[in-house]
Amino acid sequence: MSYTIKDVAKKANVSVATVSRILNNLPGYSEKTKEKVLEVIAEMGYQPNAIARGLINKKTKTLGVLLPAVSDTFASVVLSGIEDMAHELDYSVMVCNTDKDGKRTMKYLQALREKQVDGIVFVSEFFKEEYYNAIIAMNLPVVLVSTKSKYDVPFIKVDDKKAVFDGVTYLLERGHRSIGMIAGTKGDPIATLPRIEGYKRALKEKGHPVDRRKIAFGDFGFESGITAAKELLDKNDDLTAIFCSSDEMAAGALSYLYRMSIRVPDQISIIGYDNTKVAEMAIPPLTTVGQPLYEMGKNAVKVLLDRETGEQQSVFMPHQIVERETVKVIEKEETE
Amino acid sequence: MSYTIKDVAKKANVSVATVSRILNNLPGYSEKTKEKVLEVIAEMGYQPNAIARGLINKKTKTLGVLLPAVSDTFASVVLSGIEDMAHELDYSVMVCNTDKDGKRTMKYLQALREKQVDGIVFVSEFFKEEYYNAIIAMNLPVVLVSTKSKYDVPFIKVDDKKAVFDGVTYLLERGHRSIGMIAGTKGDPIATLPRIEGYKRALKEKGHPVDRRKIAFGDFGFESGITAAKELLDKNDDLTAIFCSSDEMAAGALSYLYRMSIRVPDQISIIGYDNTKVAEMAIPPLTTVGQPLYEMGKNAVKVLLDRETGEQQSVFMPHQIVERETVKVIEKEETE
DNA sequence: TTTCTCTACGTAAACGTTTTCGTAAATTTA
DNA sequence: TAAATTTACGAAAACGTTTACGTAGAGAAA
Repeated sequence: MSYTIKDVAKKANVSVATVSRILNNLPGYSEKTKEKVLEVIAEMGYQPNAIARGLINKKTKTLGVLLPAVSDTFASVVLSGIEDMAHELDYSVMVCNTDKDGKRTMKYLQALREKQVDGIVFVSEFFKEEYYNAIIAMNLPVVLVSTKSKYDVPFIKVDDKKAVFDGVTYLLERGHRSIGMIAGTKGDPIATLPRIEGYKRALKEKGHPVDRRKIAFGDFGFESGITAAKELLDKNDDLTAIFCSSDEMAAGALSYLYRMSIRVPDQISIIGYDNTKVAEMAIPPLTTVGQPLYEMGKNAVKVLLDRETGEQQSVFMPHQIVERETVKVIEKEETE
Repeated sequence: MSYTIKDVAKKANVSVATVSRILNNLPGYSEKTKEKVLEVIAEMGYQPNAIARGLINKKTKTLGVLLPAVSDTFASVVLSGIEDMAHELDYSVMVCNTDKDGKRTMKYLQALREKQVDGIVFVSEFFKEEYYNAIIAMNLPVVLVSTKSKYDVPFIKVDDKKAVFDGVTYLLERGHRSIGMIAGTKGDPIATLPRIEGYKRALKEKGHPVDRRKIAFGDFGFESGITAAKELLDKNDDLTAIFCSSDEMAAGALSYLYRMSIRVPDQISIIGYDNTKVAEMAIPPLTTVGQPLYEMGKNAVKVLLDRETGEQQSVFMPHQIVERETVKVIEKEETE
């Protein structure tokens, strides 16, 4: 098998304690023995066993990440940020595909606990009470990304309400008056309601009426964007723009419009949300209100790990409208 | 802190050995004590410490996955398959974003070794000698997904040569005669050369000449699809179809054609490779030769874990042309 | 020189399990 | 009933580290 610290100690004629001290560079040995030991280690190719270390240190240097689906564009870039920062800080990450399934999530939570992870980041899903209880029961730091909860759990997200407010204001400023919205899952208090709120607020602020027939609901996925776009177009014949709550749904809308031979942005403008790769690859390239997904992932592990010491707080990340080619300027309004 | 097996033992008036036996259901206790112990466990909410278990069992029930980028559509669905199967078999997975960086990959390999993972799956990247050496040095099972190597390491992949052969044959059978190809990274012996081989073979088989000006190289990414498409169109004015070595590059080509106001598939047909979500979301929906990415991931962990016992072999996965709307039938050829 | 303080280690316990070995009691067999 | 076997446990070692504690010797301070 592999060599252990004992083998190293023996070969270097020192005790395991000394080897351990050298490995962790604690004081307590001469320069000479250090060199000797290091030499032996290199020679044998010894590598410490992190499991044994974890047992005694009660730290595994690994994080658990729970997300609805790793193959989801949105989640996967968050994951990417998480992974990068974790790597930077010498942590490993275990991924868990919850499939939005409560049972499955609980199983993962249990597995993560048994494997003694040092922290958990929970991405983009609704954070159920059940999860919260499980996590505080295991007394682990958690941080939420792109979601939040009524419990006092730090989160990293953009201010959705403000973000869609800005998005539809952007449309209004360009002369759009009849603006539809494809929202997310109906009734979702985290991912849908605030966005609708932002949409309404923007309209009201400029003195435009809110018409509920101009709001359709999807599930953030491509297919739902298609059907929601259809629904919107069927119910309204004066729409000049549609705000979509995810880039994927925007892509769905684009797809539907293409099928209907409705030109974008000439006949209808589309604006997405997220700024994932799908926005970039869309035809035409999708104007969208971007979230700093990667940064959010990085940030999440930063606050997660800082929490081990002083409690760090939730952070609202900045959003930004990235202009591409799906919104038409009907009439440019003065903006200060 | 958390309860340990000792706490359980004490409270149940048995020894830790008995508790352990019950937990692992080994024989050696009466039904009565079993009930009692289980009751105590439930009551205390005891959960075994997998780290301690790992130390003694020399099994951690976790796998390492190395991939170029988790945010890559391709890799992320493979990962999704890996994760699902791992979960099914009660394994956890640690993800490692190699960024295609050799140094970084080696660091991950070391971390995985220290953390005593039970196996490694290596996705889609070129498997360097250095990696191979490190992995056999740590004497761990590996399996490659969507890549292979000159060493005797099991792999899961489709037969690229055959797959693109079928793809361009598909084009030929529909009357296309001047077919361009956007290949992957120039010179890549795994991901590019066999595909070019397949392309050439298909042309030759039907008696068509191979013209090197009809081959452009990219890097599998969207942007490179744009530039490669431009290159192809600039160099050839008779192209009726382009075979792309990845869906993303196909999306890039689509994007370029859109910009040039060249209609797809009316003026030029496009066929992609992979059948990721981007094919589905493309405008128009992309015809592509699909790889069973998710299944490949699942399969990978199956053979990885089977290897622990009898050596299981590499497997070639089936590919399949999924027809959508980017190839035009110029003239239907008889096909038996 | 004596005492004190470091330095440079080594010994052994501890972390939370699993598992080997041993054994008393229960059960079966003779 | 006696012997043999089986059942139902418990004690303790082991996994590979870290770390508290102890100590011999070197050097400093007195």
